[in-house]
Amino acid sequence: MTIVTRFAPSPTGFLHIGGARTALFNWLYARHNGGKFLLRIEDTDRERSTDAAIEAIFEGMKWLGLDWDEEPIFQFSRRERHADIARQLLAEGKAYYCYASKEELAEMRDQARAESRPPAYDGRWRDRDPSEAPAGVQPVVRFKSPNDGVTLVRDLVQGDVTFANEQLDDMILLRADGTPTYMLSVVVDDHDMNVTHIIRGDDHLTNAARQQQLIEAIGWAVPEYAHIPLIHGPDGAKLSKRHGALGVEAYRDMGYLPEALRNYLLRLGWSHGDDEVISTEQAIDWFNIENIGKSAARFDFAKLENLNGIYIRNADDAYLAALIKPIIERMTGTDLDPNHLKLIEKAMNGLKERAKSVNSLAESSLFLVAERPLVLDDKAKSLLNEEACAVLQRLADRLESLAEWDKDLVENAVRAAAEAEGLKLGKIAQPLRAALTGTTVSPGIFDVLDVLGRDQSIGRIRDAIPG
RNA sequence: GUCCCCUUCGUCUAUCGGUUAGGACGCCAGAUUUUCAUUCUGGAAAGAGGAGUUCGAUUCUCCUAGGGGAUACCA
Repeated sequence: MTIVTRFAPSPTGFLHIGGARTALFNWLYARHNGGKFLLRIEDTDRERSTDAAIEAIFEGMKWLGLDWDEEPIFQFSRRERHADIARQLLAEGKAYYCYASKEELAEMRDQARAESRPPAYDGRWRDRDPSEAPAGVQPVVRFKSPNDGVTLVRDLVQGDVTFANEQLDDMILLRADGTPTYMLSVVVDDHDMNVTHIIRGDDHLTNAARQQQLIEAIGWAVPEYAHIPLIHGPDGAKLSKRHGALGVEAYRDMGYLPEALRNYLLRLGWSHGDDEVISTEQAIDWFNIENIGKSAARFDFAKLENLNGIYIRNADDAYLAALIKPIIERMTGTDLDPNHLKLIEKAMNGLKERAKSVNSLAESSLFLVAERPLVLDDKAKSLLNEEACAVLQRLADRLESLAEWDKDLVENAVRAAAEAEGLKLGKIAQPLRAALTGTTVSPGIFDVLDVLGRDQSIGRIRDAIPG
């Protein structure tokens, strides 16, 4: 039997980080087993579902590299099929019409709580004759769930979890307006899509018991369940917008590489011995449900950032250059010409060693494309005092006389200059850096000279010298 | 309130009855270095509490505490 997993977000907002992890686990499990990973948009809440959110989910999945098989299923479009099942249940006496008003429902809840009983619908219409129905009230359809006994959910992550059936009331299958509820829809869709493994957040654990009852009543096979722990914010509380509950596109905008985020998310709640940096191939190869932890994990930006740095350092230069191109263009307000892009690519090796985000990478490469004369920051200005400028003047002359702009020749010239001046290399390198980059932080100074080339290097040095 | 789940360094985790409780991030100190990083070396840092089971519990059981989730005509 082929393994089929699915990710089933409701399009009421962006693809948040918790959803992304759920999607990742489903994707990995399917890929690991050579199965299928399906996408289903749970858009039955017409009020809150938006096209923008659907688009954001697709985009987020693509950005993370989580490709799904087959066309996405839109749950709302299957409402007739869902309702059919409800009607079938009705015909079989496994469901019934309920005419209780919202006020009655609220009353039941309050009373149950007051009496320390589970707050549940009391089943008042369960066995009543339809002829008793009040006039003018559109009924809902409720599932006739077992009153006693227990429901055992055999969860791959949580283990065997038992729920007393009296704890679970008769849930609504069809609303008064005839539309199916989530509980009915998921069960029918997962069945029709041949989903074998349901991997989702453990906030659905109780739902699993209810859904299992429904599945059994219909007579279908119960799928495997794996309820994974939720992600918490740094303070241990549920992830909110304040922490990391941002859309994945927010992480992209903060300069995180999708592969770094994916690695981080994978290690959050799942482990493979002491392995930390895990490639996609390894992840697919190693992923299993057994190694998913049972406790909630806190989101830690510091670790994400560290991983991001590792992935940036190991990334391909051209790939990174292409990534930062639009960022630089946004920063400078002008389009990058091909020569500049080549320059950036050439400098990338030294640049990426120092970056912890794509954004900071873009920022640190700005000096490469800056127009002369450079705008110097304060620290750079203070480095270029009279004495330093005199040194740079002589250095510029020395560089000017170089037969060719060869990296080694340039380095030798600078070192020779330092020696001639009786200065340590640092004493000459820092003012030089200030003149060449306008800042006090950059890749190695010889790399900078090499990448910038003769004209820019000498020009920038001369620009920095007053008069 | 009721039901369910969770609990090892600050954080993510390893350990599947016997370990000096390991690794990673972060932090501290040092080395390398033309800046910043990188890299390297070293360090501080943990079994929530209490009972049991056992020759022996971080590991198994129970209780307590703390945290989380679910309790909708949302998904």
